[in-house]
Amino acid sequence: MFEPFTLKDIAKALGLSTSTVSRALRDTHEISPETKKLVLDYAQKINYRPNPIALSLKERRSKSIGVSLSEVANQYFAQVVNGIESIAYDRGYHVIITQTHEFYEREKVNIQHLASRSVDGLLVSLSAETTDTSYLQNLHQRGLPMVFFDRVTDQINTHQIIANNEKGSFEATEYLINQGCRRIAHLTSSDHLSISVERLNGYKQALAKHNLPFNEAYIKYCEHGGMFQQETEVAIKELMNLKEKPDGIFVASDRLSIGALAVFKELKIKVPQEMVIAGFCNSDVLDLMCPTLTSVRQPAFEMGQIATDMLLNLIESKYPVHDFEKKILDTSLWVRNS
Amino acid sequence: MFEPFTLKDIAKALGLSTSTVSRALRDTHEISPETKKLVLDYAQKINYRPNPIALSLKERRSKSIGVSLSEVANQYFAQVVNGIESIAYDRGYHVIITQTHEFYEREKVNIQHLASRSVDGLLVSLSAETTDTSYLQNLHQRGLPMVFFDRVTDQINTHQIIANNEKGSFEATEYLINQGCRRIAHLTSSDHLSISVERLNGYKQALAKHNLPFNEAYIKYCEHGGMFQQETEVAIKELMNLKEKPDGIFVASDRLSIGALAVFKELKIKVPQEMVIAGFCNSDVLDLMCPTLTSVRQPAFEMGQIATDMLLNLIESKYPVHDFEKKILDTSLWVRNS
DNA sequence: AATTATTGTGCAATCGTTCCCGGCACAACC
DNA sequence: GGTTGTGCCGGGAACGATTGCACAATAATT
Repeated sequence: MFEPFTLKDIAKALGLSTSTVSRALRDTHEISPETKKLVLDYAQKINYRPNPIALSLKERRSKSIGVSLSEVANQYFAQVVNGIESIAYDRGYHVIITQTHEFYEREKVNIQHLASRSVDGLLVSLSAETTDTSYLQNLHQRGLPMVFFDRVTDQINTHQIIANNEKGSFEATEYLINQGCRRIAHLTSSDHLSISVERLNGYKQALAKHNLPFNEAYIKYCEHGGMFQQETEVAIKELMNLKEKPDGIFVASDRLSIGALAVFKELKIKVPQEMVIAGFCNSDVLDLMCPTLTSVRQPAFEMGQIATDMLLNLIESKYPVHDFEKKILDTSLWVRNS
Repeated sequence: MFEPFTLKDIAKALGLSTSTVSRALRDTHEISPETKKLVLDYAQKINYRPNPIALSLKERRSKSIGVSLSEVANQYFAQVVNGIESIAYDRGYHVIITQTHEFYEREKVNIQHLASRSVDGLLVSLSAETTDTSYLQNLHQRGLPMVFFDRVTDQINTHQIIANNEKGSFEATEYLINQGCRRIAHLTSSDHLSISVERLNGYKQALAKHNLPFNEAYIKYCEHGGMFQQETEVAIKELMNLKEKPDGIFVASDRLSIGALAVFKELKIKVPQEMVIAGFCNSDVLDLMCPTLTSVRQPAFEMGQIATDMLLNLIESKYPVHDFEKKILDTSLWVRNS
């Protein structure tokens, strides 16, 4: 059995009380230098570490934060996680990552598990399936600090951090227009996600600016964000079966971009000759391998950092916070059409 | 403040003792049906959840396992994590993922943090930098269950699960030979990783079988597994500056494959006309985008599942386990040379 | 020399839960 | 009627760490 050393072990070994040992290890000025040295040396020798669980119980906080996101295999989220860890780590917090794989049920179970006292706060990016956030509202009402990133909700009054999805989408769509595309489709995730709404808006604005008609038939939603390749396949095939086939497509995420490229390949549709693609994408690999995909890059690492900083400030705030912020970070357009 | 309900709250509300409430919620046969119903109903009403931290302290286990790997942005590891979660989740365990980014110091800090009583066991894939495993040996000696996967060490006597790296490498190298390559280079991670040794062996065996000479100059190690693109760049450029340039290259990992492709692109070396590539790769994207990369696929998801199953069995075993297993799973060769 | 500070240390309560032990009723037995 | 049994419940210790309070011994003060 794995039994780490405790204060009691040290106390017994040195013939002291646990309180003396405890104080020797921190208070320092209440304890005689000799005793202090004795304790510190011994603790060093046996490599003593305070039991974080006992501390959590006592302090009523766990010094850990929970993260809920769709999947770490997604480059965007992997980069966000790195940002989260970089800050949490520095400030002495553990990070517990949970994946929803875009399922509402999974998200709910994960978050409730995290919340039942094992984390001090939550970083949440909603799943594609989620429409009911009442369980989150419940936790928030009861005082669990949370910050939303990427896929946010206005039903809960707290900090939010997102990319400038409208502007990013506008630029990507305008790029397609400038490339000569006139029938631009939009492949996106489920329609109740905040990012989908915002990205659709940017797309519409670009069309409007250039006097192009908005065609509902060109908008294709994937309820599970392309988690099932079949979703993407059906969507693309429907687009390609239209009388007026699109000549460009604005894709709303990493996963959908990958999925769409796969379908175009299968259909032997040449990119970018027959179809120009632009989309949100943070994948280095895709970027490297596909020189024809103009991409909207989100500052993922930075988003993770800022979200974590906001959350930890909420957690460590001595007074209840009522003033919440919605932070919007600019994207950048990486034009690739060689 | 976020203050979940406790047993005491229920006891006070119903005029009972905490012990009675506790028993009503589990023991069940020592408590009268009426009291039981009363308690259960009330607990349901306020959505009571036992405090996992208090439980952990009492039970001296946390029902969570720690994972140490290089980075989740790597598709192989992302798939392993999914496998780990699928099993841990079913058996009621939390999963805490930590990333080393191939740094020894980071690995050590992460694992010691996990070990200081907050996890019941460890799943470890060593970082590229790690040579000294004494801190792990220390934990293992003191009884912390651990299972190694992918990058293992024989210095600690416990379960291991790996892919059949030798066979996979042999097949990939032989594939290159069959494609007509005669000067086959090998780009790999740091030389002290178990996978590097095994993969080099498979490579050598294939050369030997086909009576090709082994040339030390064709072997290039990247001490940080290609975490810094510069490593890969230097390695490839050195290879291409040799008098007898290689005509094929066997690459040992996802990240190195991506890195290498980027360098070949930069150098305007055509793949596969001037350079045939084969390598270990679990990236769907790379696979999709690069139709010329023949890849050795590892059963990553399954590896995660098996490792977790082994670990949980160790953790839950009533008797000390001395009989350890080294499980080797077959890889599969995905030939792509269109 | 007696009183008051000062210093160093131990006791005990606390966090939320479980579980051993013991106690109170009431019924059944000799 | 006294003993034993049984069903139901409360008291209290334990898990490991921190911390207010008490108290001893020594030093400083009048």
